[in-house]
Amino acid sequence: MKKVKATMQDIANQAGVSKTTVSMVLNNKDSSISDTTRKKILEIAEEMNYIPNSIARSLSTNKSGTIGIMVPDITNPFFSEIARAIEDAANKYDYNVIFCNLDNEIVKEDKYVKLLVSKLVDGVIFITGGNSDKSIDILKGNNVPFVFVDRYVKGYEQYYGVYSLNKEGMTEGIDYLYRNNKRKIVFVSGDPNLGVSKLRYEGYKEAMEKYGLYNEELIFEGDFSLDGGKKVTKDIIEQIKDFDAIFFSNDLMAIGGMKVLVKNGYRVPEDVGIIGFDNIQIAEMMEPGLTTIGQPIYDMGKEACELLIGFIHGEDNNEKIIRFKPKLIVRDSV
Amino acid sequence: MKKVKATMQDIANQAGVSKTTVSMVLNNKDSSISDTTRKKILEIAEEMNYIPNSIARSLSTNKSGTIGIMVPDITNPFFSEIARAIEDAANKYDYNVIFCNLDNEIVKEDKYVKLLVSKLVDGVIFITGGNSDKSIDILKGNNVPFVFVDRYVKGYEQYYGVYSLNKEGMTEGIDYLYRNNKRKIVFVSGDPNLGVSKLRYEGYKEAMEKYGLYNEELIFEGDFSLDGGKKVTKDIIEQIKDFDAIFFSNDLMAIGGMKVLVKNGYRVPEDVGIIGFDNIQIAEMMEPGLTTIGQPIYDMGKEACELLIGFIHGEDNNEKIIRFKPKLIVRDSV
DNA sequence: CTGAAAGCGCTTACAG
DNA sequence: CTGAAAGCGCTTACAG
Repeated sequence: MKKVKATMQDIANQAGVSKTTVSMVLNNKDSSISDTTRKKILEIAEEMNYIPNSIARSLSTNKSGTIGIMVPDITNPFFSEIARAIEDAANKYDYNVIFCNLDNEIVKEDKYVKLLVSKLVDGVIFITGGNSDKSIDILKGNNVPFVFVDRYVKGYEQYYGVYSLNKEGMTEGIDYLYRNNKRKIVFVSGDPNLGVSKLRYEGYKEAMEKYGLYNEELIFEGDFSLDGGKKVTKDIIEQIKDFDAIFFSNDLMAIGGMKVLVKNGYRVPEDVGIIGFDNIQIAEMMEPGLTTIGQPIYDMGKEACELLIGFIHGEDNNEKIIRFKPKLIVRDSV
Repeated sequence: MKKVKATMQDIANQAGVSKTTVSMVLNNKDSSISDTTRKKILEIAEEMNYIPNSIARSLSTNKSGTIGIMVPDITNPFFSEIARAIEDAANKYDYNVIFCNLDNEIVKEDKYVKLLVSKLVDGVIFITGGNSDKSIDILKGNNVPFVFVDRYVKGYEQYYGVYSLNKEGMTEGIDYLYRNNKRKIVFVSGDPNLGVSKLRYEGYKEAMEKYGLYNEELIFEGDFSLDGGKKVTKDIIEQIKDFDAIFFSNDLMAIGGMKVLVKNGYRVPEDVGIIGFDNIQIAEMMEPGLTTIGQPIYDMGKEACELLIGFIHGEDNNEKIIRFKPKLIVRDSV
């Protein structure tokens, strides 16, 4: 009882024309087709609930109308917010998006990249910052365009990408902390293999040195997650007794850290001021509200997608690199 | 300077065999192929960095190896956690997933469904609970399998799906509140068009009646978001002065609500106890930690995906409906 | 204004 | 053990 999907041929038969003609009117390349023919075809297509087989279309055009996005973990609000923005923009141009969770595992990345080129994706967006050289070679070898978001990939700093001005963000944060009489400012770096981590660290260092406050013992390292934040904060309160603020490299860590702090009797912000980075939606909901260096997350995703699509369409006149200026969002945690 | 992608024909030429043979060995249907031939083909494929064109494959097999997931908004942690689980499971079986943000807009749903069938997705997972009749008709008309997660769709309660035992969860929550001497328990329902909302409401009502505590004036309505929670909570504190607990239909609303409460001088849990529903990751990080009715979110997504894939593979012996029992997670908000 | 034909890169039933 | 051929459903250059 399988209802077979209608094809252009079916429509053509019904209408008494060739499938060439059907194809032309259904794709609006019908400047030369007579109105009666066009109308008839459109009616029949409608009536048959015709849905084009875009796989067949892809095979002949070599375009799939889908893009891939590589994220460490869609569960991380920063990435889901970017993914959302990308999907919105993609949808606007009638693209679909396939998402891939990498968990920073190179084997997954490798597998996914191949899957994506095998599916003829028209482009891919990397929000990973890892060691993607091999993936990138594969993409290049198969002529699939890609752009980076948020996280630099070593050796590709000049490639298509959208980023934040990380250093500027850090100095804004440190300045603010300084103005609030914080002097012993611990810094929690993210994964040291990531370009962003290095940049944020450098921003911290320069700003602290400006005030003559830099001290290596104040530097810690965690991974960009709730658990990473918890773990590193436990280390901090064990190892140094004397600090009055912590600058976390992202909000998730800051949130995890705040929890550990209050559990251990610290008052935020009275005993210790907290700053995060990103301004994910939930930051505002914390108690106290998390002060943070806000990135325009949605816009970054959106721009990345539009950059990619422009690239796909061969618009070579665009800016290749877009940089956003992060902005201090003052709430109650310092 | 376009490097052309290698095809099976290229390999065949190089190896001096037919592409039939190449196809067979590359797909492990090579029981009958001689070892030397197989080895040669494999070597050449490797050397050419051959990546199969799965679009071409799809066109002849009528399978795409991708599934679609429909969510209201990937930015909502509940959905991103489910999406993550689905993607993990899909990946295990070598499927990709395309995600679609519906925002409860029927036009988006309509557009996406067509896009998905046009791309020959092998199945779709709905986490929407809306009025999807039209979409479902399209899917059925094109023989694409689908399963529901978390949210019932009217008229399809007996269809493939994975759900929570919502009523049981509610009574567990009410019992707990009662044991903690809460008597004036406000209930915040979600979108009334959703099956889950109705079920949670009914669970609340029955449990409250059991204690002789039910009172219509305690019922409010919001949408399942941070903002929904804030807005409804403002209404609550304006309209009723006398309440000692609020049971929110999901965590996001509860989190938004807690923020409003503390801003207005209420102490949680001393003045008002709060319970949420879902147990999203962030619930634990709140201050106070959010007590909630936990759903096994990850497992629900995973099971849904496996159900779908089993369905796709024609395994008809499986359970069609899976129900999980939610569990009270006690933290500090009541 | 319209159509025949080739082609996209696979899979698969069949023949030998 | 291997291959020729048809077919999947489109697009598109070309012819008329």
